[in-house]
Amino acid sequence: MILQLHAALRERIRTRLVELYGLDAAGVPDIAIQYPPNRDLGDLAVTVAFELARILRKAPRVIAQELADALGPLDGVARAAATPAGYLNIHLDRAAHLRRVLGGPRAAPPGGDSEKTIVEHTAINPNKAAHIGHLRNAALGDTLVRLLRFRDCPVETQNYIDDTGVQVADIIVGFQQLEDRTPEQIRELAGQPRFDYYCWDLYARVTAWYEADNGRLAARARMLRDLEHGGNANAATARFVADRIVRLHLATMDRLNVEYDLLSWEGDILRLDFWATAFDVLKAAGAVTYQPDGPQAGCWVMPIDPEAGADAAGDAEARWKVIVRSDGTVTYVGKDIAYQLWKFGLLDKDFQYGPHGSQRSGRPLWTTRQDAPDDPGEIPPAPRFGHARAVYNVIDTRQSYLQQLLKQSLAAIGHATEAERSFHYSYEMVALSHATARALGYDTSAESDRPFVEVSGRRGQGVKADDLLDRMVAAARAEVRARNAELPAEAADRTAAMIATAAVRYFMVKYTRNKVIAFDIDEALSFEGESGPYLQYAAVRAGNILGKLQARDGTDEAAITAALEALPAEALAEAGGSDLWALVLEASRLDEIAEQAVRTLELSVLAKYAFGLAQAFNTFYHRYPVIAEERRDVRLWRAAAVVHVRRQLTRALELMGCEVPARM
RNA sequence: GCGCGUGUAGCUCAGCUGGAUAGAGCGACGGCCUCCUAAGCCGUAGGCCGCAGGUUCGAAUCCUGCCACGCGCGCCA
Repeated sequence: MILQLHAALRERIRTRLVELYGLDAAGVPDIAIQYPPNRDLGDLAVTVAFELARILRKAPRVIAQELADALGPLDGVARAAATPAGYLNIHLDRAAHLRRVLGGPRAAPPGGDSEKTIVEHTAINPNKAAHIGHLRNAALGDTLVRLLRFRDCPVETQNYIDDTGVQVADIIVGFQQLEDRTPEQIRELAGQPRFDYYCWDLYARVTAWYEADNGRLAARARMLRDLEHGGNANAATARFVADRIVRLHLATMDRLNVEYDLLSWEGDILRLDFWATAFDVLKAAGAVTYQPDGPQAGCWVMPIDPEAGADAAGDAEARWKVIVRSDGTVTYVGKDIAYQLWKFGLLDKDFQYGPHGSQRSGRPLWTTRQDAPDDPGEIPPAPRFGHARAVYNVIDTRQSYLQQLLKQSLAAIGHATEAERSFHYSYEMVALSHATARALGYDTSAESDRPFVEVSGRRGQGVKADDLLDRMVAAARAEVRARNAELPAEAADRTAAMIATAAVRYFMVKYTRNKVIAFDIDEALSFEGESGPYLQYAAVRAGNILGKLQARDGTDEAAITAALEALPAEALAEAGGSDLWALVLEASRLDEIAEQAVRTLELSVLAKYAFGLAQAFNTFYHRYPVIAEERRDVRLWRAAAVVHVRRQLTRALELMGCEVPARM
């Protein structure tokens, strides 16, 4: 909405600078557009006069004044004014702006990324229930997906399933060694509800079992070999168990409005020999070399670029990363290289595909397979997966070093462009506040000097995602019932679910990504202040005003929009002056904020923006009545502002995966 | 040791590529429901922006050094 105006203004100023001062186009500095501290000063502020002062040897004030005089008429701009300090302040045509945003079609977003982008997120080990750390990953990943789509970029969302790793191996070892279960018994257990909770505890028991006797790790090694090799009973059981848990994870994510396009199974990458192909490429490019002797004898290794930032000082050996172990198995980095090559369409191999259940929105979910489906006639043709122009991997910051290696290896085999378009979307972990850790019964004495308590999934510590959601839904339901006694139970439950989702998602997105979240259960359960429900509440109130307006005399949004054309602009000043205008202008900035969020990968700016908009609306709501306003033109201008704010706030919430209930 | 990140109000955090009087939430204190939902609004108190230099017309923001804390540096993922 506002970006078009920014672009037109920049272009005009650039033109005038060339005309006024004889600058060549390349010599014009970037024209930064800011927002003055209050609307009476102006609506947009240009600081280019400061930049040019030195080059032109003129006072900023003089340059700003000359620009203001020469600017000329521009659609949407009422006037330009230079300040003594040297700012060039732009005042917009308020009435025209409101008429345009209400009546016009949605402005085409700038973006320009018309080619496919892949976003990989969630990627929870399928051996136990999801916890709050996974919620941060999914909330960030899904919001990124929605932001990219908002900018009209086609996005493919992938969820990587590590079904052949250590964690799944440990669970199967646990079933066999600790519980003496047959494959049939395991399958039966896996069909039970909350099977992921059962595995959560079992995993902790297995960890303790290993710790009691290191020799037991041999069982893990044997299991891991079975899983990687495939084609045996253990591998079949593991895939079954993993599939059950993945379905439970998907159900958890569904509660948060998170959906995917494709599940990518590591087992399929292995069995389809993606790695073998990638290995040939790496060898041919000389990116990996064989170590005949030394501590890494028998391994294929890759040199670590010092810029990857993790070479151990002094140790020459440690500057080489093992890709293929001396026993011939491939490390995680190797598998990831093969997968990343496939994402870009650079691997001369592909998966088989099949449908994997339905998702709430109707968006089809596909899964990779090793074999073609038995009866392909029943199945719609799979889309063309992979072949992306850019790839975002949403993984916490502890894997920065590995992601750097991944990028480096792409460059090393001659894919510099793809290396540039491989983005590690890193974020910090979720720990627990001391109060919450104590409430859960964890011993925090060892970490008493730290601001937070880090928990261990291996030891069965942490807050399960579904437990958190259950508590939030219960708390929200109590509130909804207290406020809306006449609401049927089913509607109250739906509303409570929407509120819980918004509370969780907003909580996970509001922090900047490189901040450790010290998760506090009481804080998360609070629906007041800077929270998802606060935003929903503002949108609900806006909806109520419009609903009542329509119920009273049939004035709906279309009628409001139509009426604006004939309304005198003077009445707009009486309707709320700069207060109303500040709200309207702020609401128009969503496209600019979305752009900034994607450019910087800092999604918290979206959360902060939406909160600020809700705050501004609530203030307006208390100060300026709409329904009760007797003057028709004033009432309609205010109603128009409400329509605009409600639309934009609803869109902002949608981008964060949050819905707006009818009542709350 | 090396690399990355963080240090802003009592607590939890914003502060975008340097720009107009350093903000928000929670907590504290004081107000506002015959008025579009009080999950709300208004007001008060509270800040050597870790420390020291430097660059600049201008620094919480950029550079250097130091201090504190976190994470990473596996033939784990």
